Amino acid sequence: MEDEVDRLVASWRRERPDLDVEPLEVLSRVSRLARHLDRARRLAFSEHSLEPWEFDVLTALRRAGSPYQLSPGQLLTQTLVTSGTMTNRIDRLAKKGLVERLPDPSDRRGVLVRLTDEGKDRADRSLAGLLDQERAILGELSSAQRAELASLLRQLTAPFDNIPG
Amino acid sequence: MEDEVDRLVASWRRERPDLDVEPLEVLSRVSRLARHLDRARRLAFSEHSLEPWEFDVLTALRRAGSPYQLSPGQLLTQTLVTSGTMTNRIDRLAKKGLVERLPDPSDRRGVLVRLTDEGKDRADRSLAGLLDQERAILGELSSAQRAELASLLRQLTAPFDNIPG
DNA sequence: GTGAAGTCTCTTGATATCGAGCTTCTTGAC
DNA sequence: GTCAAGAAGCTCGATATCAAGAGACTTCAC
Repeated sequence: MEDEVDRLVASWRRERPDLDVEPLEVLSRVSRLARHLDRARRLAFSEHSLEPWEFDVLTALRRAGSPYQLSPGQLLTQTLVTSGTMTNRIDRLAKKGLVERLPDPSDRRGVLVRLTDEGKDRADRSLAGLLDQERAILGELSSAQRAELASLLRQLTAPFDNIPG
Repeated sequence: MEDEVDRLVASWRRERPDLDVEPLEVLSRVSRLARHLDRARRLAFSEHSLEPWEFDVLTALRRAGSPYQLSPGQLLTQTLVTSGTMTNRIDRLAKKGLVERLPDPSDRRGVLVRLTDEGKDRADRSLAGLLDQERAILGELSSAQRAELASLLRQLTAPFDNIPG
């Protein structure tokens, strides 16, 4: 089946036959799919009264394992946002009672952000909802195809994730 | 090579062994790669004094072919933003002299957005820069792998692009 | 023709994000 | 010890985005 990127590439080949636009076949699809996913995630989370950014922070803490706490700096690297944004996010999550700020006993500049019991519950429940949603989207692909796709994507993400960028 | 999603998935398997988190192998990589791409694109466009959103609008018009004009509604579907955002973008591009608004002769509710000569030049030059950048990122993959990846991604994007969503 | 429903673009108000700079504290050379 | 350099998190101003709704116009059934 054709998609929007097929149409996009065909347009460029007509308008700029001198250029090799083959890279767009992969990377424009990645960008567009990500935007569609953002919308789908927003919808899925709204059933749990969570915003996508809230999910990102809560699940980062949940994944850390007991006692479910990380520094703001560690949260930055996992969520790819700036420090000002993270301060704001922690403020709002704390106001909702989903996380709490504690002083870092080993560094008085530092802070630890800890999940509350309710925060942990919300993280667990919304993760299950997200996975259901994602399974529906991936239903187009066989299990082998999903593995192949994951492997190819890993080759593209690894340089970004391993070289400080 | 390992990437951040491998670590993410491993954390979930440790914390929530009861859940099947395999969908994240694909879709979390798509989301994270898209964020990395946004940053890389921003850098590439800054050499041409363009923002990513300006590139998106200008090239949509460029691809339309002579006389390089589309309605705001057509631009919406190509760029996946809301109508308020598009109004704002057209305003700013018009102020910079890269596009101009014309009344639609066949529908008095409507407007046509047309690329100026300078807008067309900027679109053409920045596209070449983007393709160079993207080729560098895709250098990790063989030609056959890129084709395979594009095909798998198409299967995921096609439902979004063809069912009104 | 007329009215209801739909379409297209723009306006408005709220909000999340970024970038740059600041304050407090830690580290390491001397 | 002391001081400079660096790191951690926060504040602030500017900006782009979205959601919801308004206004103008078109379409279609009757």
